[in-house]
Amino acid sequence: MNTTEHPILIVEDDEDISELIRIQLSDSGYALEQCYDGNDAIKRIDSNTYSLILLDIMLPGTDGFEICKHIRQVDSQLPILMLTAKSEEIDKIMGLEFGADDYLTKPFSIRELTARVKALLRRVQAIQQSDQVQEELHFGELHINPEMRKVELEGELLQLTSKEFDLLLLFAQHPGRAYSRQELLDIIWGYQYDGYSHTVNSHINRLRNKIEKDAAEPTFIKTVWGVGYRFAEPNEVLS
Amino acid sequence: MNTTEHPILIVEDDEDISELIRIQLSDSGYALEQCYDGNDAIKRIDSNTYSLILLDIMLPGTDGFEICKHIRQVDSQLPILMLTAKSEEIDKIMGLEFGADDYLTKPFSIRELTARVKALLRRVQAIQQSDQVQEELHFGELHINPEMRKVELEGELLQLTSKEFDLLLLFAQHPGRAYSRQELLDIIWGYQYDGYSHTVNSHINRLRNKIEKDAAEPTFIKTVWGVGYRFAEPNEVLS
DNA sequence: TACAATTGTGATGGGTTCTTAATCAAAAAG
DNA sequence: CTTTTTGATTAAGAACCCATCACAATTGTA
Repeated sequence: MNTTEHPILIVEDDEDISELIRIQLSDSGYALEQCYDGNDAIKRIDSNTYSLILLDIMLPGTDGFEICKHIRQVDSQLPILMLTAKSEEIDKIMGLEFGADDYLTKPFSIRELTARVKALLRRVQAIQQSDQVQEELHFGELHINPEMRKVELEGELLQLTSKEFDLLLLFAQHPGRAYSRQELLDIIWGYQYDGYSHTVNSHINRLRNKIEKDAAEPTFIKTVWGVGYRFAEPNEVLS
Repeated sequence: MNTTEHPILIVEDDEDISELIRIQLSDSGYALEQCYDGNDAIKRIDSNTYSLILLDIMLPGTDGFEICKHIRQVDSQLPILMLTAKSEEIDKIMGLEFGADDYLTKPFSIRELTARVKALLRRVQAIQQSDQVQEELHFGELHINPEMRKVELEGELLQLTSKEFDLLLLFAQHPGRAYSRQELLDIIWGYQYDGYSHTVNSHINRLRNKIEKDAAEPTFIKTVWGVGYRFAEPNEVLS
């Protein structure tokens, strides 16, 4: 059953692969549209509304990277799932300079594809529901502006690094919810990131030194022993 | 709590390779099981629970493709990582008719193997987690919030340690079901945990002291003599 | 390239939690 | 009723976890 009424657009010049994807995804109840070259893709994207774009990189006409950039100029929300044959291209995609949301390396399994599509749609839907507008967040004297990526504490502008900001924003958008270090790594660093979970400690530590009056008695970012961290709930902060 | 600490099954007839994999993956902290022919593999898969199958294609008895198909008839979630010597076989695997999740061509680097295993396990876990809704649980005056990992009794916030919380959550999610101490160790502590089942007593004891009015006459966590413990069923609690 | 800023890793100390063992109490078995 | 088995309780040491700092590696930028 499909909860998003707009179709998924498959941009893939190999008709066999395109067909394979179409069959599988339509089995899962998604509406689909196919196109086979980059220029056609751009035309369609400009004149129609899609719920997700499945985008091959190697394409006749405009290539996947260009299409990706084009989409982001018009629509910052539309989820893009890139398909790529070469692992070298992954860095480019994930460097995010093109603004893709996720990627799959060919050959990929159909199960994986459907899982990613499902996950992406769900994620975007969740974002659209909860943070429809990226409103400024207020917790007592702490103000967070997601759009400008700025944080003020008692009127003072804080200099947060990008990881620090990402962490703070995630926490602040889900007050009270406990996150494990691994979850934080998956969410902020990306699930393919391979590093030590205690790296999170360092970032939390640095973040606390910037936003907490007394880092030993944190007001905003609480430690959940044996689990990870959570942001204080509004009533804990407002005082 | 780690719910995916079931062992990885290595299905590989070359004992040297199998051993190499076993050593490397056990270094990374995974529980492992080995088997050396296809028929044995199917028997094991049917009667045990695994977190992942490492599957060679060329096997005595039933070959890897058949095993793959067999698994997919029984379990559509269980991740399968195929090992193959010939690049021609890749098309078959990724032609997707068999439902493998990923593959490695021999010879492969051990680093790559562990990376793929880790990635697959994480991905599947993420999908399984996002599938389940984490609703707040209510039992009379006892409220359990899985997401925030918070427990309230008559409006009072309780300070539970992480093991205590995991135990309570497991019980509360399956009211009435009796768990042996060993089951609890397997589920909460993980399949590979090697400790005394006695340890569970201590935790239940401390947990009861926190959530029960009278620990000698527990309302929520009942003792099942000669077996273990169970959570009270709703009608026992609501009073 | 070199420099600065940011991020990741390693090491340490202190505190919390967990595990174990010992003992006592209660239930089942003989 | 006595013995045996199983569960509850307590306390202490072990193991683990977190905060912190220093430094290394990486990244961004001039």
